[in-house]
Amino acid sequence: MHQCGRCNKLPCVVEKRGLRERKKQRTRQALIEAAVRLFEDKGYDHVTVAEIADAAEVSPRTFFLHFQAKEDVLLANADVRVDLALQAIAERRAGERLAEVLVRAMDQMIANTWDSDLPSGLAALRARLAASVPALQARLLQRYLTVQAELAQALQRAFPDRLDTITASALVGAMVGAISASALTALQRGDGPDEVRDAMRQAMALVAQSVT
Amino acid sequence: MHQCGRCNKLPCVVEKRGLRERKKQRTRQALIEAAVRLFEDKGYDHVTVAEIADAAEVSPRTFFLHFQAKEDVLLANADVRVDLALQAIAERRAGERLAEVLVRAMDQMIANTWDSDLPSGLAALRARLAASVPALQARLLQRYLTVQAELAQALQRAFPDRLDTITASALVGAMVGAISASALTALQRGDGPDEVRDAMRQAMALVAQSVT
DNA sequence: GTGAATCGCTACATAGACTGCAGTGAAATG
DNA sequence: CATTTCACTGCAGTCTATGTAGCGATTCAC
Repeated sequence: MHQCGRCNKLPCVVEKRGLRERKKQRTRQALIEAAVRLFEDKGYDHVTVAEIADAAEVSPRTFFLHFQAKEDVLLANADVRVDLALQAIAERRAGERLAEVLVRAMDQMIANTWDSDLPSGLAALRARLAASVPALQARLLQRYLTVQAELAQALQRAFPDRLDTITASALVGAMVGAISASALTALQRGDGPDEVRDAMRQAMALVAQSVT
Repeated sequence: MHQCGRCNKLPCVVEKRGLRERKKQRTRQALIEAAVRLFEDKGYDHVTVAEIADAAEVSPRTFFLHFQAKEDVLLANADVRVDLALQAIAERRAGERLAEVLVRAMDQMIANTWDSDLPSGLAALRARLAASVPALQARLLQRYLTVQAELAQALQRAFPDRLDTITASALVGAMVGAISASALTALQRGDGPDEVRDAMRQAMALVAQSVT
């Protein structure tokens, strides 16, 4: 397996290692696009995995060879963002303060979300659905949790003498929690993309204060 | 429906409003106890709802008349804690500062968790399972999210001139996020109950700094 | 009290997410 | 060309969760 997005360092370039691999990516993309289109048309709950597979012209069984669960088709490219943040932490510049590193990492993720998923409308759809579909919300939160653990670990490695394990996770948890909560509030208030992003930045700044 | 725990004000007393109601509570309790016992024996994933219902000597259908989902049988009495925290915020004493109110509310919840669920062993089991079973983790986080919204709203009402909607949710999100993350880290590290509680308090104090 | 309404529970049927298994055929390997 | 790999298929099966109809014990109204 070992798909892109998770491979060791930089965001992988195109890398088409063979016809078979390319075909696999094509069906994966077809599944994602079919799912997004159907979700927009009929709503998340009223779309079955069988329908998605049908629209992508593959067997229903194939869907679950690409995604662990129905929800995951919407969180497909999230891993890239995590790598960005981890990289941002690992690349701590000389003399950079704790708060600065953390802010830079979070800013990376926020910015990347807007750059990569906004044009396709994926970010908007995902945000809308995550705010309204409980199953998706749960899965998204779960993802955040594992991401938090990775970020906390990286942060502690970057500041080994300053942070213990608990403080590191508390710090990252506060950041992610504040940003998610404010984003969700803004979304449910009906804010547009720019306002949502501003809300996230505002939350980030608030927490950053506590790390002086 | 309108079960206890959510009724308007104080933590409901015993209140046995009739034979029918008492019978209902008995089956509910039977389901919870059967579930806890089975989970301890065989592990969450290896216990089916049908088994739980069987052990409680009710129909499988009945389980879902008492709990929305399999996970909810473990989060049965969580609502009471929310009311405590909301009450703590609403009862803001004259001249009490923002940080103090928030800390008091969170402390309420942490303390109540240890006081009410520990004796029954439920807290320990739930903590252990929440740290290891993804489905349960997700459901728990989701609960926290709706709680956050309520807390944020209450907080904003208590400090209308000091907080806007976004800041309030960011603040509460940071608190809950930090406490959850540190608790989970401590749990997964194998810490005992007291150490977990200390980790939660430490996280709380960290975030409280940012509200000066 | 007695009939009527309520409601917790049951049995049955069904949808839909997800998994294990035994293939098949095309692509990679050498 | 022979062999191996592997994405994909089809199918049977498990489990969560829900809709429906009906039974029977409590509760209510008169």
